[in-house]
This record gives sequence, structure tokens and C-alpha cells, in this order.
Amino acid sequence: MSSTTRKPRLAEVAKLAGVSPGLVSRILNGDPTVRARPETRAAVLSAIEMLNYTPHPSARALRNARTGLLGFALHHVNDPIYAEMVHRAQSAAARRNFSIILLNTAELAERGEAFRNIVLGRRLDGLLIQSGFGAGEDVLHEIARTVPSVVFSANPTPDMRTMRLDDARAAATATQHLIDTGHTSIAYVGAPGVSSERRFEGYRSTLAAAGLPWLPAVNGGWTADEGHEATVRFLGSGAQVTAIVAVTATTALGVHSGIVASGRRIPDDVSLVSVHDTWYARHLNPPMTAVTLPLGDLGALAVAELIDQIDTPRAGETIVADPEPLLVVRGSTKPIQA
Amino acid sequence: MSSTTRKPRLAEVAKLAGVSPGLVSRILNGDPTVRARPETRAAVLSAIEMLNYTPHPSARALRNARTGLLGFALHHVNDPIYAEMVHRAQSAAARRNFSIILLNTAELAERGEAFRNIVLGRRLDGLLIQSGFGAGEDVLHEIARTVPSVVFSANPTPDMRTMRLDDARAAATATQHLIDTGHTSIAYVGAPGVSSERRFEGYRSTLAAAGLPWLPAVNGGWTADEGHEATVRFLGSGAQVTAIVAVTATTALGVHSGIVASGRRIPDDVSLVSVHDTWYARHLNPPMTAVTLPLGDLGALAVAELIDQIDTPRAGETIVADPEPLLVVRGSTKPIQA
DNA sequence: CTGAAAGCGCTTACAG
DNA sequence: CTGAAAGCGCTTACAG
Repeated sequence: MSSTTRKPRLAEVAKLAGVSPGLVSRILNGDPTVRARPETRAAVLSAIEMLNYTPHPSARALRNARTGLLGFALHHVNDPIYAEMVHRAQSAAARRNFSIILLNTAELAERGEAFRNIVLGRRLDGLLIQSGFGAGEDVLHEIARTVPSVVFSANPTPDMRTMRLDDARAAATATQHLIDTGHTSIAYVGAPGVSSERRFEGYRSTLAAAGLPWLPAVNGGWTADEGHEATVRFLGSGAQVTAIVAVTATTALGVHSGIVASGRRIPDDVSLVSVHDTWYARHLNPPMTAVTLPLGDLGALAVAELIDQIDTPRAGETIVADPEPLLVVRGSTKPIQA
Repeated sequence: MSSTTRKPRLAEVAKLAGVSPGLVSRILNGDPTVRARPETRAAVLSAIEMLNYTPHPSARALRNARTGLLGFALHHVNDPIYAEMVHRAQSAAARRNFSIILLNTAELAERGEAFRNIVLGRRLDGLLIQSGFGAGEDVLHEIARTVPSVVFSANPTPDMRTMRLDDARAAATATQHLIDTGHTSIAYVGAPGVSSERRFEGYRSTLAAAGLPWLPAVNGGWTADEGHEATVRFLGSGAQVTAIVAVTATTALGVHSGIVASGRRIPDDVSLVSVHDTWYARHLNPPMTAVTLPLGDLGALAVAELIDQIDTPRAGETIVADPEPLLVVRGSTKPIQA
């Protein structure tokens, strides 16, 4: 049982190799000033190997004021869009010997104590923050100013590196597709938070530019269940739209089922476009037309960006990425006069 | 800019309160032998408050040989079932002042180096391991023996605390539902790994017990895309089944779309039951009948169990939880003679 | 070029 | 009951 064997320390490696602890440390960290004889170096390396030595991260962290830990503050880990993002962020971090700690935005925003304990208390090296999904985000932004951070947000936030997602443009792309295929009566199902407001604005302005009427946002929330309820209510109240733009992939799924539950057909009676594409979109019946934003890539990019920032601090508002939204046409939309 | 202000140390709190560092530490940690005068204690507390003091976790970790970090090794964070589990595990951990670090099983199994650096190197206090989904898991089990762990698995693994999911029973419940509603020609769409094999066995034995024929598992993989391809091939090859049991929620979605793509109707031509229920099941068209296993609860429970185990080590194979699979009947199944 | 020593910020036996 | 001191395992200026 190796479970009872204590882990070897640097000093033991040094003793075994017949050198000082300092030298082992220097070799381990690739100190360029080290000019140890090849056989000395080999002895150190083989001692490390022999003892299966691994440096103690807490000791290192204490010395270096670096934990190798990145926090990822999310509203919904179980949102497929962000799950993918987390997944990619984790891989990118691991490749650079960082680890990702999961943080819950709601918990953080609610309990100042949690924020203090976990974010400040853990001495995280950096923070990724999903923003724009609700109230209480001021707290998060405050945190973001005390530690290197990348914020995923529609609004470039002053004094913060933000990874911009062009919400408005994505919604505009979705809306334009519907206009291009002859729809003139188009609704938007949204959710609370700035992100949705921006998408609504993309929807509204695109319709306005085309000289078409727009409707106030139908409040659907960020989940499929909420999207479903909102859609059933909306269509049940006699709304005569021929097309809907949904704020995100989860909500869109609920809108999808809500349209069906209301006894209308997709796309014959109502066309549907989702902002955000995800793995399940193509498996729906009918498959969901969607606007792709490469959030997985952004997750990886944000980690790279964040680690760079930790190494060489830079301040200020920076738009790091701003990918072009891509339309993927599937079965949930069809031209109005077809 | 508080970003430049150094964080206060224990010693500074002590100075401000006019006591020794040791006493502050004792008060902070609720040492029961402390009998400080109320005003002394108050002075300490208010000094902490005033400086917004937070103990340095690396210093503590170094002293206590405890990091407060739990690793969660997963195959697919973006699988909705496990995303939910991670979410709940995170909450449960946060409540006990532990943090969850995301680990990728595939990376761990592939690169021994990653395993060494991250799992041993990080000195994680404990490990949650999703098992049964592929090859190379021996490495994981080896790790699990060196640090307090809880393994999610069908098979209680020797020398490990395992949180058992009764895969076989869940699949049996799904299959029995189909038998009860008159189906006699039922297929199973599976995936690689022990988990799926166990579910297959549940399927097979239930049919056998009913005197009905069973088919070899259709290999669908753990994703919707794979489930889709496998189903299209399977049905395209002229299979005459009237019902399918799918290994998990993601695969089931692909089977769903695969049936539709093959020109058959759900449930009129083919009924479909998913092992595992998830948030999107009810939003499909038609909604998916599923067998619920409370994986979210298990995630939370596993964390509690793990932390207990860290506090008071216990060894050996233990079946920690074994919830009853619950059938949720929705629109994707219907009686054969209806 | 390498070794000895101090110190990162805690906690806790040991004295008093 | 509380303080002074040692030590957790590293890293790195400082000597040599």
C-alpha cells in the first residue's frame, strides 16, 4: 500500500543524488545559470525518477505566490453551451499545467462570504467569468479587478479584459435569415440579463432596418422549461407570428417543444432560429436552425489569454475575440411562401 | 486599486489586535482550549474584519497537509447527465469549503505524466472518478488507491469506495416497460465500456426471463451523433424491431433522430426508452420515455461521502448508494397493439 | 558554478 | 490560558 508511504521531499532527492536541495530545485525549474556536470544532472534526474518525486504544490505556491489554479465562474455548468466551454477551457489549462476550479456565479453573487473565502481565500491565479446572465454581477466585476481575469461578456467592461461575444450580431444574423426567407412577423424569446437584452437589440434593429415591426421580448428564461412555458403562453394568447428567434440553445429547445405543444407545426406554421448552436440541435425533430458562436474555442482562447495575462499583467478593456456568427440552416426554418 | 495592496497576514491581524499570532490562529480555527476574554476575542475578530483578512491557503495546506481540493475525473463534462452531477458536486463541496478541480479521464489515462503531475502533484485531498466508460481505467483505479476516492461504477471495485449505479437494473426497468406494453422485438443500442455492458445484461436477462429473444448490442457510442449513425445503419439493414432501449440520454437522442431519419415514426413504428433522464427529454418531439437515476443527488452524496472519508479514513469496497431506477413514461413509447 | 541560509504564512506542541 | 518557537517543503538572493 503506497497510501501509507510519505511522499518524498526535495531534500531526499538531493541526498540520493549527492547534491544540495538548491541545485535540485534549480535543475527542476530549468534555471539557465545552472552548469552542472552532465553526470550530476543525470544523477538528479534519476533520483527524481527513482523516488517518483513530485514537488509539493503548496510549498511552491507559498514561495512563489502562485497556485496554478484558475477559477471558472459560471451560472450554469449544465448549460450545454457552457459545458462545452468549460470542457475546452479545462483542456487548454491542463496543457499549461494549470487546473480549473469550478465556481458558481449565483453562490458567489449571493454570499459575499463565499466570494471572500473562495475567490480571495484560494488565491486563485486567475478568473474566467461568465457574465451577463443576471443580477448581482457587480460583485463579480469587483472580484475581477482584484485578480487577473477574463470576462465573457457582450459589453467590454471598463478596466477588464473582456472576451466579447457579439450577441447583437448573432441575433441580427438569425433575424436577417428569417427576413430573407420572407417572414414579416417575427418574435424574440429572451431571458433576464444584459446578454439577452443585447440579442434583443440585434433582433429589433434588424427588423427596423428592414421596415418590419418588432415585438417586445417574450420572457423565456435561460432554460428549456422556461422557454417552453413562455412559448405556450405567448402562442396561446393568439400571437400570429410566423417565426421566432430564441435567445439561446436551451431556451430554443423549450420554444421548439412549446410550439409543438401549442398545436402548431415547425416550420410550416412557425419557423425557429436559435442563437447558439449545440450538439443536440441537429437531432431535434425537425432539426434546429441556429447561429453558431464558437464558444468552445473561446473557452480555450480565454485560458491562453488569461495565463498570458498572469505572466505579464496588462490592464484595461480589451476586446479579445469577436468571431463572426455563422448561420446553420436546418429543418426548423422555411421560407414563408414555400 | 486594491490590486496592488498586498494581502494582510496573520501577524498583522495579531499586531492590530494586540495579541500573538498563535492566538489569532487558534481563535480562527475554533480551538476549544482557547479561553480568551470576550473583549480580546472581539478585538481579534474586528481586526480580521478590518483588514479583510483571509488565511493563506497554501500556507495552511503546507502546514496541515490538506489542500481543500477535490478532483472530479470525468470523461465528458459536456454530457448533460454528468454536467448535472458536476454541478451538484460543486455545490456540495462549496458548502463544506472544498473546491472541485476538473480532471479529464482520457487525458489522465493517456498520459501517465499528466496523472503524476496533476493528481499526485496537486496533492488533492480526494478524488471523484467516473468509471466504466472506456479503456485505460486501470490507471485511474491505481490513482484511486493512493488518495481517498469515490468511484462511480457499476462494479464495486475491490479496495475502493464505490458509488454504485445499478446499470443492469435501470436497463431492466426500461426493457420491462416495453415488454409490459406488448413489445416482443426489442433492441439495445449501447456503447463501449463496462457501464454499457452491464446495461446490456439487464436488457438481455429481462427479455430472457420473459421468454423473448434478444439481439446483440448495437454499438452506438456515448454521443448523440454515434447513436444516430448506429440507428440509421441498424434500421437501414432491415431490422424489424418495434422498440429500442438506449444506453444513455445522449445516445438516446441520436437514436431518436436516427429513427426519424430512417423514415419510421416514434412511437408508432418504433418505441424508445432511454436509460437516464435529463432536462431535454421532455422537450423532444415526441418526448422521451426514460428511466431516471438520480445522478445529481449522487454527485452531492459522493462529495459528502468523500469528505467524511478524508476526515476519518475507511478502506474497502463499499456500496454507498443504489437508488431505485424510476420509469418516466412520455411520448416515445406506446403499447404495441394500441 | 553550487551550497547554506533565510523566508513564504501558517499551526501547534511546548513552555510559562 | 496565551506566547515564543519550530517546522511544513519549497526557492533564491547571497556567499563562497
